[in-house]
Parts: sequence; C-alpha cells; structure tokens
Amino acid sequence: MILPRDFYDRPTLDVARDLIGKLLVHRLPEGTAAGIIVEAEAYIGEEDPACHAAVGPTERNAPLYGPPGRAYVYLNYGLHDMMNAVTECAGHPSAVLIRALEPVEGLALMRRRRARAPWRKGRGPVADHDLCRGPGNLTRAMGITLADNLRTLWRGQLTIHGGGVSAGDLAWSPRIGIRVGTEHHWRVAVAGHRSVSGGNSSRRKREND
DNA sequence: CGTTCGATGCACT
DNA sequence: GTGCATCGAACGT
Repeated sequence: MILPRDFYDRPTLDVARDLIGKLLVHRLPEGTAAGIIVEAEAYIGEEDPACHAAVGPTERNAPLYGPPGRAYVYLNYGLHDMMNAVTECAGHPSAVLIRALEPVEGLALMRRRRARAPWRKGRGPVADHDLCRGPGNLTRAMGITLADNLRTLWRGQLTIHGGGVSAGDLAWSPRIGIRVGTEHHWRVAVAGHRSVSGGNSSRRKREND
C-alpha cells in the first residue's frame, strides 16, 4: 500500500528512519522500476547549513516550503538529478534525500538507463547491486528527472509503498558530500548493505571528519 | 591502499 | 564568477 500523505508530515529524522525498507516505485509507459530504500539523508530547516533552505526561500528550493509528501528534484553538478521527499508541515522547509535502493523490479530497464549515461560509454553492464547505488545513479536508473519535481508521492506515477519489508539494522552517520553541517549524523542506512553508497575511500574520509 | 580531478549546467551572489 | 547533497577514472604510494 502507498504511504499516506501524513507519513511525511512528521519530524524529518523520523521520516528518514521510516523510509528505510520502503519501496520506491516509478511507473512509466516504457515500464515500471522499483527498489527498496536502503539509504537516506535528512535536511532540516533554514538552520541546517547543508539544507537548500539555508539561504531562505528561492525559486529552486520552493518545493521545500510547500506541503509534505511531494518530490523535490534538482540538478546537481550539472549532471545528476537528486530526489528528495518533502517532509514536515508546510512552511518548515525540510526533506529526505533518497540515496540508494536495492533494485526489485525493472532491473533490465534500469541497466539500459544507466548504460545511456555518456561516461559509461564502452564500459560493461552495471552490477545489480550498483544500479541504484548513490543518489545520481538512483535517479538515472529509475528514470526520475526534473520533470518529477513537485510530484505527489502518495498518488500518481512516482510513489513510495510500505509493507512487509524487513530493513535490517540501521546505522546513523554524517551526511555525505557536504562541506557544512557535518556535525549532524543525519544519514541513515541499512548496515552493511551492498547497495549503500560511500564505499570508496575519499567518501569514507569525509565521513570520519 | 590513498588522493586528485574533469565532466557539466545552473542557481545564486 | 563561484560553488555545488556526484561519478568514476587516473594516478601516487
């Protein structure tokens, strides 16, 4: 069953924790892709220096100020679309970044989309557990783009479902790839899961700062 | 094992 | 003009 709108209208850290083990589903004419969320990060309010809302309301971060339960998708490094779930009541700009999935459905479609990336030209197929490993890889594999910005997650073609999935032990750690706000351990992941990002050494160093 | 860096586009100052 | 909530290859030790 699809998670209701109210699921997202709660403290962001609770939402981040509870999103682990849930199923992200994207239905398109070319096929359906789905995966279990195994890694996420919380970005909480204007006081969080790493949150896009830290600079106050702008055109780009407007979705954060809107109602919870919608997607906030933005382009990062000119290359990667990042997908967040907007949380908390409207006016408190917060969201959860979806960082990694364990692929469940549409793996062939995911692999085709990943292979389409220019930098993968001439390289071998992506392993199953790497298809949705990392926020940029995840959106590419799932076919999530800027066109999905502001989409409702509780109905429509991009949805998050609950039900029956055991998440395993959760591990909290500093968020990845940011220069500020690293004192907060607002990244949550299934401990030891193969599809969790941050596997390379430079990431690990930043994590331990 | 470790660190560095290019690709690539746009919001923000 | 600057700086990214990244990815993955290249290179040093």
